[in-house]
Amino acid sequence: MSSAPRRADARRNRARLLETAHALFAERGTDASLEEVARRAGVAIGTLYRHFPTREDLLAGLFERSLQELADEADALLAEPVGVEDVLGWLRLFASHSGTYRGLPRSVLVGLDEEGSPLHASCTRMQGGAARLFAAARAAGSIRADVSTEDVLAIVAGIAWVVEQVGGDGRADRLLGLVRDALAAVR
Amino acid sequence: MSSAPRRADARRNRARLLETAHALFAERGTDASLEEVARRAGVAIGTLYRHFPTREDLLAGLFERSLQELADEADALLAEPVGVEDVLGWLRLFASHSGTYRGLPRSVLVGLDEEGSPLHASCTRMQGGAARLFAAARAAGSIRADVSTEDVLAIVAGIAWVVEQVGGDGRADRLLGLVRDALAAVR
DNA sequence: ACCTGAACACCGTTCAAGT
DNA sequence: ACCTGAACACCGTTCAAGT
Repeated sequence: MSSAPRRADARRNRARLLETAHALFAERGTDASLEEVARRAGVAIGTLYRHFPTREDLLAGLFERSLQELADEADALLAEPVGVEDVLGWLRLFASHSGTYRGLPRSVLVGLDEEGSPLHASCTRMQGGAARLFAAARAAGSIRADVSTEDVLAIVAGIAWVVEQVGGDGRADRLLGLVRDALAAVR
Repeated sequence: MSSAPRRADARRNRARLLETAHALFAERGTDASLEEVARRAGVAIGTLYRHFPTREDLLAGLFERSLQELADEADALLAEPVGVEDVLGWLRLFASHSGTYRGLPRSVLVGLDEEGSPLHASCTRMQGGAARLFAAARAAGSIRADVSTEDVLAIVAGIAWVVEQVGGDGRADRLLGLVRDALAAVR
């Protein structure tokens, strides 16, 4: 899915843009100035737009690998019988990845939900991993059968957003703990 | 807390700015252009800044009443023995108010957490109501004793944000249902 | 005491001209 | 095939000048 330009200078520029964007987004969040990204990468603004027509495309380029890792990790957990704590561990990972940059939880949530998003393909692959993990956990009787993967990912993206906004020691763990208790609850 | 200017023209301008901002925020979210607010209100941009030094001050002016209503509603529920569904009903109300404008959940969350926020005083009053309601529910054995009001408000603000981002029929109710199950769960 | 609006600094996005 | 950078439209914020 990630477009690899043919010309060597184009490949170099693309790589430099990704590196620079990563550094700047990590520093100031995903709404950092694209002009500054281009400036720091040493290319003209038009070059940035040629490689990444929208900010979301740039984000997709940056976050693709991370989403693949999440899918792989979910599949790795399938080996053993899947307990609630395995699910919680994976959700913690998901929240943590989603919090890589300030502003990213929003893009992940939208990427999961909207076909038009440049992140959609990668998010869908990641959701596939989650769905397999959840199915195994349900089969093992570890979590409720009446809660969708989609809703769980949505609420955990919400938690990632909360933590991004107000942080606070241990808050992520406490809020994720509520999700675990809801998943484990018998109704 | 809401400053009432002495001069009649100033009072009129303040009121017009609030009306106009409400309409525009409802239409485009809380990051709508302040220049357009001033333009539509028929005042110069400097007048807007005199009345509301920051966007957050404007939001505080708009949302004060709503937060007071939430506090009152929580106290009204204290009359009867407080069950889980009462708590859930109030949380639904909180989520709904927080979703008045796109972008508002963020300001509410930050207003709850940060003393510096112009929304902090109103949010704190509202949190007071929530705290009394929760205490009554705990005393009645309706909800767990080991979950803080603060954390519940935070996760529900997260849900309001999720719904603001991706909506979806019944999603708000399903996610709030997870919070209810977590609150009702025995550990 | 309050209002006006020009001025400054910055940004997103497009596109004609170049190599 | 790709890069450059000027051009356009828009915005947030401040502040000297007015009434």
